[in-house]
Amino acid sequence: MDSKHPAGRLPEPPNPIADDGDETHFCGTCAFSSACIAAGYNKPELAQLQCLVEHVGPFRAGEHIFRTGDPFRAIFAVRSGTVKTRMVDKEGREQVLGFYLPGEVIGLNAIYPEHFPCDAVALDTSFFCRFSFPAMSALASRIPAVQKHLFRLLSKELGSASLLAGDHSADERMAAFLMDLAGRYAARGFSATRFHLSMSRGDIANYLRLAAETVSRVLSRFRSQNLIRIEGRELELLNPDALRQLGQALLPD
Amino acid sequence: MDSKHPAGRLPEPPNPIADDGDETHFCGTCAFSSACIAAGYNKPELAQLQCLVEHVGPFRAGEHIFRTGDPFRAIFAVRSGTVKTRMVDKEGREQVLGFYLPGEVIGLNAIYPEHFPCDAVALDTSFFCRFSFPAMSALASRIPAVQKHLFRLLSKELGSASLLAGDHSADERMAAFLMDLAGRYAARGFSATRFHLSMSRGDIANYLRLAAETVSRVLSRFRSQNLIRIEGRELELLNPDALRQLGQALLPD
DNA sequence: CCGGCGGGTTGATCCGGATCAAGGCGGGCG
DNA sequence: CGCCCGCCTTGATCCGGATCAACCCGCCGG
Repeated sequence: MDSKHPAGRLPEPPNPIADDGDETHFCGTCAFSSACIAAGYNKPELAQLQCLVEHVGPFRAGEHIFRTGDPFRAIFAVRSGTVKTRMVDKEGREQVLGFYLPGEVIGLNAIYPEHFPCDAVALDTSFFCRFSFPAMSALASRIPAVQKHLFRLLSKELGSASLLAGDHSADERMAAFLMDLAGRYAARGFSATRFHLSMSRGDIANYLRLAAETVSRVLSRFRSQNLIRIEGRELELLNPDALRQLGQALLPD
Repeated sequence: MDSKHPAGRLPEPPNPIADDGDETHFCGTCAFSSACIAAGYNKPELAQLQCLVEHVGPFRAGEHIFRTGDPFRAIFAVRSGTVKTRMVDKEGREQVLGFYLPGEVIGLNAIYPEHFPCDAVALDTSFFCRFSFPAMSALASRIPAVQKHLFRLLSKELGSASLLAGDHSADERMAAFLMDLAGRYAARGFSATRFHLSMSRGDIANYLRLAAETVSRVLSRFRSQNLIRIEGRELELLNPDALRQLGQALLPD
């Protein structure tokens, strides 16, 4: 299940995606890019970066990257695929905390408790960069740019957590959700108007605190209003401006 | 309004609380305690700590500690009093993001955007320790314990932000809110069963995504069930176990 | 002294979205 | 092939909490 992986990056064992020739482009769009560049690309600290980062994967849909209660040792940057984080209370009810796209980082909320407070589950076949946190901290102490980068990552996640605060209508929440995804895809160099929803309607509903039926209805209504085109999980935003307008109370700025 | 304050701490100008003889006890319970201790109490880096931290206040109820859009230069630890943070959207609707008690830290969500993304408003007469963030970062680079402490603070706040995610009944949310406050007061050395609610019913309602009337009704019901005693804003928890039970779906563990 | 006002409580009514129910579609497997 | 199962959609009904409304209380200013 949790596939172990040789640490070095030189031979790069059977790994169809992590190695598909777009390495530099990926690193250029990853949330860690400036940290990696500061740490490794110029100076001869490259060697340390290599023992710091480890490529792991693949994880297939439904597999856990980490589980609630696992001891915290590393954070993960998504290289490809999609992840949901979720908490499960003792009655077995699930609460989806967030979705993470390529270039984004999971595990930051485990620093304080020193154990992961939630599960991370792959929604797609996914690959990751695994950053040993002790090594990362040590590096941050010596390279201010890395430290600054970590602070910013943490702070950024704080900001997005307060996005879904507030009581808003189902339409507002759905519109904001779609525009948020669009913005995040755009930030990583993907299309902002056509993308695949890796998560089920049920996951979206849970994340937005709605019923799955409501998600379905709202999407149908958006379609009938020509705001979107949607077939299964393939989505096209036909009127991003109108959607942004709808979700403005939830969106940054 | 935003009272300027001489930076040194030697003469300590008219400032009835920051200087009331309980300095060491306060610092012992503050969220920064280990950072301050690591930074200053042993080594002769005390001098740097002094230029790092500045006592500010008083702010009276309704005054702003910072405002949305202010450039980010410092974070603040509450010395005494209570603060709410809130966002106001362009239609003028307020969203309360959190309440901060003595010993807790505000402003962390401003690191990434480099401008405060929300207002901080005093609910009581309040005093603060103001920590220059550039100085703090520099110190963190040299003292790993300080860096670790900052990472933990950020990560902790991430965890509490996901507390109010999830859709739960008004009763669950209110019970969890009261037990959360109780736990935080206890962590700072105050009574966990009797305390003052510095915020209005409207602020509580807004924070919990309820109507003020609902908050009032739920509190009345809790009183009639002998879960609490409440007169105005003075609160006593008569049956903390039952309240914890009620709010368990929202509470850590 | 009075009047206004913000905050709090309580009752009556309404509505958005949850829940219940039924059926469609597609993919994996015996 | 045919069945089952997970996911999705759509319709009907129900309910928790929002909203509207009335009133109380304490405080402040004139």
